[in-house]
Amino acid sequence: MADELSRSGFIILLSLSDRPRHGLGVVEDIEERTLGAVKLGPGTLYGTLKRLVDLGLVRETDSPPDPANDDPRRRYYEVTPEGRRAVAEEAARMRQLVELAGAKQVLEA
Amino acid sequence: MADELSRSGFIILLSLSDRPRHGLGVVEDIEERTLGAVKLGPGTLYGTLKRLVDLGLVRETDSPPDPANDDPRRRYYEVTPEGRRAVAEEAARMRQLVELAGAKQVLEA
DNA sequence: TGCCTAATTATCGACCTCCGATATATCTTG
DNA sequence: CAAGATATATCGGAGGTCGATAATTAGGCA
Repeated sequence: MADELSRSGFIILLSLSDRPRHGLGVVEDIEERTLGAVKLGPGTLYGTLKRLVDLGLVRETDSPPDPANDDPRRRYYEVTPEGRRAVAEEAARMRQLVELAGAKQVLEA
Repeated sequence: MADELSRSGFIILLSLSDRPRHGLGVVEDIEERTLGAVKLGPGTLYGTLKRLVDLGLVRETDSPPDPANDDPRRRYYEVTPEGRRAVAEEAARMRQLVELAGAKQVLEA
């Protein structure tokens, strides 16, 4: 995952791109916004999150964004500048594949 | 890769979606049409191709589509109906992620 | 023809990724 | 306080990735 993001890495980075979230918050966000089409299990979630931190694409943030309705067990993460670059590149690559799928009439409807 | 396609599986299936191609033809097709942003090495190519055949998503076809300008060493592959279904599902899932990236303003430009 | 180069398919092995099962701790609610 | 929900975390087997390498054969050219 040096210059290409793994699928789960991309998904997590994507979820964190609009605001910091905690682990399970990422899973909920993705499941809601893809209507259940994309899911993440806990093993994938925490393992990938750790890898993203090690790679410098994500960092833990100490400021819980929602003081009311919080849970001290939660650990919040945010995207670093490097992470922004990586997710933008991957999204662009992915968009090309989706466009190619359109050109090859792969997408029904 | 039971119900989700691996990245390389998706790419190969996508490339074969408009017409049968041989191994290296797939690599060329993808590299040209994504402007070099997506690449496949030989290990990934033949390993994944074999897996796709085992899964019934791709089959070898005996009819070389281009009788002139052919090379008898080439082995041509085509997508099966199951393969079409799988690639359409994956493309739809991917499109949702790209749209989500758009909504989160991840795509520059 | 014989030789060289390029094209093509194929395999191997080390490393990376995925992800359900499971564990542990803590919060919330009755 | 007890029960159930929420949250983080780890482990290990299964599977995927991919460059290096090999083997084969086509095609061009002297």
